[in-house]
Order: sequence, then structure tokens, then C-alpha cells
Amino acid sequence: MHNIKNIRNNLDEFKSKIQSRNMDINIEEIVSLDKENRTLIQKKENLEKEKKDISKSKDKSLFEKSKKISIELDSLAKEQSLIKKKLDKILSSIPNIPMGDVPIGKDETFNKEINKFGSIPKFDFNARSHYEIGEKLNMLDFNLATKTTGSRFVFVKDKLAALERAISNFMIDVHTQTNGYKEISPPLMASDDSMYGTGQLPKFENDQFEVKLDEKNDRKFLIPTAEVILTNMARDQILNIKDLPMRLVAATPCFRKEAGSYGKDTKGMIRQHQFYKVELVSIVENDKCEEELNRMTNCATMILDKLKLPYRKIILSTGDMGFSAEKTYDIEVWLPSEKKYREISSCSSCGTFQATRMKARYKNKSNETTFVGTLNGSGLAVGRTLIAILENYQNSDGSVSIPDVLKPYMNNLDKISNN
RNA sequence: GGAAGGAUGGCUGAGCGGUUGAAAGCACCGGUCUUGAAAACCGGCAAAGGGGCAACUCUUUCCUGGGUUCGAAUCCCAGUCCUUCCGCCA
Repeated sequence: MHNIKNIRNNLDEFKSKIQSRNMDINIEEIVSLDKENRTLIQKKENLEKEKKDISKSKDKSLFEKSKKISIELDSLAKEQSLIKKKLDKILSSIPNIPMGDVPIGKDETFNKEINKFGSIPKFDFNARSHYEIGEKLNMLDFNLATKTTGSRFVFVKDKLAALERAISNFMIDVHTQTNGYKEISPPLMASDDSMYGTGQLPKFENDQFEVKLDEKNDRKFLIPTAEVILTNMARDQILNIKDLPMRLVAATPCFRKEAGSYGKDTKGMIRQHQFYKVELVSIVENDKCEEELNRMTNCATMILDKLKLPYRKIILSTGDMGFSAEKTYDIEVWLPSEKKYREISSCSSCGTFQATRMKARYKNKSNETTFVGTLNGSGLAVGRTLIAILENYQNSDGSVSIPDVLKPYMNNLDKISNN
């Protein structure tokens, strides 16, 4: 959510920054709504003052007048709130302003690679895809999921299910024991307000799974990422500066409709309606976002380093960033079957954008109440990590070796094979 | 699902029709004292919004939404959430 005052003072700059995000805004409408709103507020406040004075005076001769003012005030207040709602609706649909060093471009082709790490494995046989490997092992079953549930779901079975769990536990342990995150096991559903706070609503309602709790209008949403629920822990709060930074980690299932991605990644478990993800969230002093983003990105890549998986780090362009982000680094892991890098983590700073929406504040060094900075990143997507391990650690006989750091989590098993 | 109680500032907690934006304590910030710290003492300290270059000033807000009244944190109605007891249950 943008502060209308800031927009007012930097009209042209605001407009061009938003345009760089593939969005054309009607700045004139915003300006005129804002002006109208303020005029009405002034009128309203004058009447309120008059009314207040009368009631303070306790002068009975003025009581009739006060009644009349109430009536006038009533319609004025309705008019003003209507205008304000209209303005808020527009403002809440405008994405965050990118930071200065974010590459400008309309889509992902403008993303910039920053660097590559790890060595790409060389196979003396044709590298199989994760779903070929998994199905051959009888440990990934897409057909069964189609039967019980539908497309874009999967059964993970046997040793692969254990591996999935091991990955999750390993990541959580690294983040809690060496990276200073506090583990949270949160609700997997979020309220309207929470979804609005992190930016999923109102604009992206179609991507969310809605859950009806009763016949009335009480609804919840399955979380598309733990970011929603972890970040909203700070909603409607004024935090003490001593409590910052707040670093949280959770391993949760995530649910996404993936509307608009028909035909994309239909094979395999790259893109599912449900997947596990280990999520990192930081709530920080708002001038420490950039520093924290770098730290968080390193926490994510640390996992890939430990798993010895090859990856690269890229910075997303203005056109490819998420709605709430001001700067995003994606971490992409190498997939031998596709011979390319695929996203396995996305770390974003949202600045004060989400905090403004959810009124998450703290008292800064000068004792002023101000919005916190919020950041979120995957550390990492568990399903895709599983994929990366299957493909990068595959052997010619169809078995899959287990990365050293995961062996303690797998009863010291060396590799997963058919027998 | 039945029965009762509750929701007030960052926190605890008074107020229960009229300068109450709200006592008190804690926390926090500034100062005195101290070699330094603590303690003690003094002072400050809600948020959002409007107007003003500024000093400053005005409005709104005591869970939410209605209502009564010249005037509501305080009275009435509806809703949400929480706590305790009973029932049911992973």
C-alpha cells in the first residue's frame, strides 16, 4: 500500500516507477480523488467542530442546531467514505516501487544473472527427468494422485517420502541452528485481512484456494506460502526495537491454483497445486532491508552449497517481480534433464509495502512510530529440492545417491534404489 | 452445541452519560546523580488523518457495525473474538 502523501509529492517519479512494473496507472484519477477526499474531510471536520462546541457549551438553545448538523454530517461522511474507499481500492492494487538497482524490463528476459556456483554434473548416459526416475523407482505416482484428487498433485512414496521429510528437517535445522531463525508451525489457513496484508488480496484472489467456514461470509484461504502467515504475525502491532530483527522459519504445505499457467510444466512435480516449502521471513528496521535481503539470500544458497547442488543467482527485472516486492533475488538450481536452471528460491525485500498494509510498526531509535521492513524468501522449496536431488544425484542404474548432509536424516542410507 | 464472564494506550489495569485522549504501574526516551552501570530522583511519552514553511492547530479513534442523546469508553441492539464450566472430539 502506498502512502498517498508520497505519491502527491512525487507524481511523475511515482508514475514512471509503476510503469516500469508493467502497470499503467491513471494518475489523474488518483490526484482528483485525493483532492476531493481532502476537501470533504475539511468540510466534515468543520461541522464536527461546531457540533462538539455546542455539546461542550451545554447551551440548550443550540441543541436544535446540533441536531441539524448531525443530519448534514451524516450524508457528508457517507460521501467522503465512498471517495476514500475508491481511492484505497486503486492504491491497494498498485504494486511496490522497485529499488534503484533493479533492472528495468517488461518480463523475465530482462532478469540479470549475478553469478553461478557449483559444478554441473556430467553423466556418461542420458540424464533422466525426475519423474522418470521417480516413477521407475515406484516412488512418485502422478496417476494415483489424478485418481484420488486431480491434476497437479502427486504421491511421494517410500524412500522418496522419507527423503522429502529429510530435506525439510535438514533445512529447518540449518536455519534454526546456524542462521538464527526461530521455528514456527503456523496455521495453514489465513484470514482475509492477512491475505490483504501481504498483498495476495484483493488483486490475486483467483490464485488462492478459498475455504468456506460456514454459510455466512466468513472465509479463509489456504496459504499460498507461509510468508502470508509469518509476516502477518506482526500485523496491527507496534513492536519494540529490541525485538528486531525477527527471523522466522516454517516448513509448511503451500497451495496455489496456478491459474494462468495452463500447459506450463504439466509433466512432473515442478508446478503443483500443493507443495512443501521452507519459508524464511524477516521483520526488520526499515533501513536494514537491503542488508537483510543479502543475508537472507545467503541463508538460502547455503542450503544448496551444503547439498552440493549447482545453482545461479539472478536479480529479477521490474516486470518479473512479485506484487509486494521492491527487489528480488531468485536462486535457480541446475536440472540436468532440462539442461537449464530452474527457480528453487525467491528472496524478496518488500520494504514497508506490506507493513503499511498490515500496520506493522515499531518505535525507532528516535522513539518515532514507523513501519517495519518485511522480507521473505524460500529456504528452499522442498519439492523442487527433491527434484534437483533426483536429477543431479542420479546414477546410470536408475538409483539415486543421497547427498552427504542428508544421510544422517535418512538412517545413513547411501542411495535409493528399486530393491 | 449449552451456561457464564470479558475485550480500554507497547504491556498490566482504572474509569461505567459531560474539558476523559482517557488514572496508576510497567516498558520506552531525555536529564540529574555516578569513574561507569544499576538504583534513586526529575521531565517526556497513543495512533491515524486534515490544515500550516514552521511554531502549531483541528478531527477521529476505548473490539466491529448500528441505535439512543445536544453530548457515549460509559446506555441499548447485532456481530466478531477471547476466557472459564459442561457436552462432543483428533
